[in-house]
Amino acid sequence: MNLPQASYLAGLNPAQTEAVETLDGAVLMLAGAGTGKTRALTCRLAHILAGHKAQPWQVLAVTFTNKAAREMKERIGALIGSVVEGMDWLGTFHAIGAKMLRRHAELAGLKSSFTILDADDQLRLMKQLLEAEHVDDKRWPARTLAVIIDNWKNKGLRPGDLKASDGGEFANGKAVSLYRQYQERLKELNAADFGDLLLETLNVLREHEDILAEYRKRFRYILVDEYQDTNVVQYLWLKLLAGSGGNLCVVGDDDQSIYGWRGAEVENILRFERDFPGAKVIRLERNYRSTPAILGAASGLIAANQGRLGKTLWTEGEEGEKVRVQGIYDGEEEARAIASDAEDLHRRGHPYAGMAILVRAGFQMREFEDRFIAIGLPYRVIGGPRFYERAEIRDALAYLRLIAQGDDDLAFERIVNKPKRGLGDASVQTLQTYARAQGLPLLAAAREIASTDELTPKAKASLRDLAASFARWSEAAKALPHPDLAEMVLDECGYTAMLKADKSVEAPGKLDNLKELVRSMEGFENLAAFLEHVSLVMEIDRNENEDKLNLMTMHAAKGLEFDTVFLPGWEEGLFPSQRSMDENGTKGLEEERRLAYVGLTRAKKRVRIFFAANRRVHGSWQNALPSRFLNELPTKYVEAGTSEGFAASPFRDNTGGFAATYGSSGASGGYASPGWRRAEANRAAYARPPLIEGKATHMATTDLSSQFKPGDRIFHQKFGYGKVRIIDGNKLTVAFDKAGEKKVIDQFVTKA
DNA sequence: TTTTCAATACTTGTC
DNA sequence: GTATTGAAAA
Repeated sequence: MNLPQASYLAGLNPAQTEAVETLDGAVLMLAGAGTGKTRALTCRLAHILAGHKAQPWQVLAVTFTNKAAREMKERIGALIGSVVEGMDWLGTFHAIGAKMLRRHAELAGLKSSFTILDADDQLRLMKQLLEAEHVDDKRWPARTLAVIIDNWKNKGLRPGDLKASDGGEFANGKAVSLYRQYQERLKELNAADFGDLLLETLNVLREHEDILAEYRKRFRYILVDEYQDTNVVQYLWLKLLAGSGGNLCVVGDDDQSIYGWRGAEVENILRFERDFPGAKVIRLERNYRSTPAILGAASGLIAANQGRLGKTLWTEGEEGEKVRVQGIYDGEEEARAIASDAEDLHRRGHPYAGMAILVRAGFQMREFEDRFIAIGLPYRVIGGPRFYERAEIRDALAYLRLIAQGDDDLAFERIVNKPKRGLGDASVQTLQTYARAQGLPLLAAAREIASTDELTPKAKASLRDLAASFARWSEAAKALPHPDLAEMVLDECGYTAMLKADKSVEAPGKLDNLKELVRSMEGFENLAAFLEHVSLVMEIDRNENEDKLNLMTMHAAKGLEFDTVFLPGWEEGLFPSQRSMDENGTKGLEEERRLAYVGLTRAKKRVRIFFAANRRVHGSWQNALPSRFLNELPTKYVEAGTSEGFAASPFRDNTGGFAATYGSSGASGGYASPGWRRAEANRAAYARPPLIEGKATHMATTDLSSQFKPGDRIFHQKFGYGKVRIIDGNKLTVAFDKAGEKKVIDQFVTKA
């Protein structure tokens, strides 16, 4: 394909061109927000393939999300056509890990047909282990163990790599032993969890030089997107595959690293030049997305962070609308203000689909949804509960899994009594004991136990019926197309009947979801292919072309862009999140700041930030202070919004006049007068209790006389939840869930 | 075994 | 404030 100076290179700026053409050796593409990263990346791949530097199956291209993988495939396809279909190794870390692990499963003690467990299965398994070890799951919940083990796996640590004491307090020091048992159980079940897809694969590569050599030879070019989000295993895995002389190109932006809490190590990108000596660093600094005002505000904010690689983003064009910052009275008014702003813009010809509300945490979405439903504003929530995670979908999948793999005990446990068949804990327990004694999978054991006297006649009959049904379905699976099979199974097992009889509001939606599931099966060759897809791709395509206002978390917004971005809830404690700062100190704060940066840089034309003076936290009202991030926005790019509700509120400010600057100036005038400001300042000084460690915390709005008694459950902004032990005047001794026993002043505490 | 009520927790969330 | 979860009652 000798294109006349390859058409896809046209229109790239110099930095992008360099990123596309520098094919050999290690390359770090530092791509700021909106700098045409995806474009450069897809062009690079097109360049490799069109120039016959490598065959499509000799390129390893890794992304974090399925969406990113899909997009990349589409865009390369658009550039070079169907050659992209040969790119067998384009996908998420987990999809590629799964593919490798299936090839070498026996080296990891698995069969290549192993099942991939999701978080639900994982948790159920751990609960069983904890029970067997007589661990009090009140004190040491399975969830916590799952997090501990996941973290180990993210760091590339197997049970053998740990000291017995590494588990800390958990279950009186049994964590490492539980990890070992968990891994053993997985092998017995012929299953792997998500962490294993990477960790086990890494170990295969580490321990088998011939296999590693084969992959190294195969992958002539390696490309990694969102490198700032890689964790330790992913890093080790890439380093191994790339070797010292590999053509490894990583793309990322240290300023957009927002997944530290789930194991991502920004250090990976900061360290890249040292890891791969002679690496070429290419900076993409020209921003094509945002106006200078937005970019200026975002750059000013992120400059407050330490230890950045540093980029200077620039953009052309008119400065554009300033970032509007607006204080309002409470969360309800915030929803009202944003809804009417959105309607206003819509009336002036801006589609809803070009607007997004980006919140810090999921619970903030509720008041927006309430408002939108009340006024009939069309909206969509992005990144909500995942389709395949819905209970009814997982139930249906469990039936299908069991048909495909009769020994999938976790699937069996899930559906034995769904719909209700009169098989409660007691019966299942008996069955399990029997199965273990006979060395049988649960389904086979169900068939056999019917001829013993172990159970009540009713339970036996139920189990016999169930086993017979599965035998019938497995037989039918051979002849029937799998979507038809799924429909038949759901009808015959009584699941659809159960939902039809269910009078709750959710039931019809669940039935729709099941229909959608059956429909989505049509695109797959067979049941096994479908199930593999489901376990790796936790989403299905939804029509995204309707004109609806977008509502999502800032995390979910990464990689997206909108004309207008609304950023509600910029208050100390909420954003930056108190918990993040408490648990990770400055590191946590800096990650919050990067999150703010991500939020701001999603906007193309306008940004509107809101903060409320009062907000309900866990049911009780809290007085809130404007976020410190507001003070970090360069004033030249910011303007104050107006709001009656806010101006009328007794807002107290102690962040250096922020409320006076932004909260009540503008057209409504009056309240911005020096006299009013002084009066407010005095009132604030008078009413405010002394600050702990000079740090602004939320104040309890309830009256000052101690209203607590020993045993009360309370909430403290800094220490979290706890129980009151002793009361001494206004001083409380509180046993906090996480922070231990502390003496605190009652004004900093609210009833939980 | 199933239903009901009280206790409990409560960022972010890919695969 | 509320969704989920676990233990007691029907």
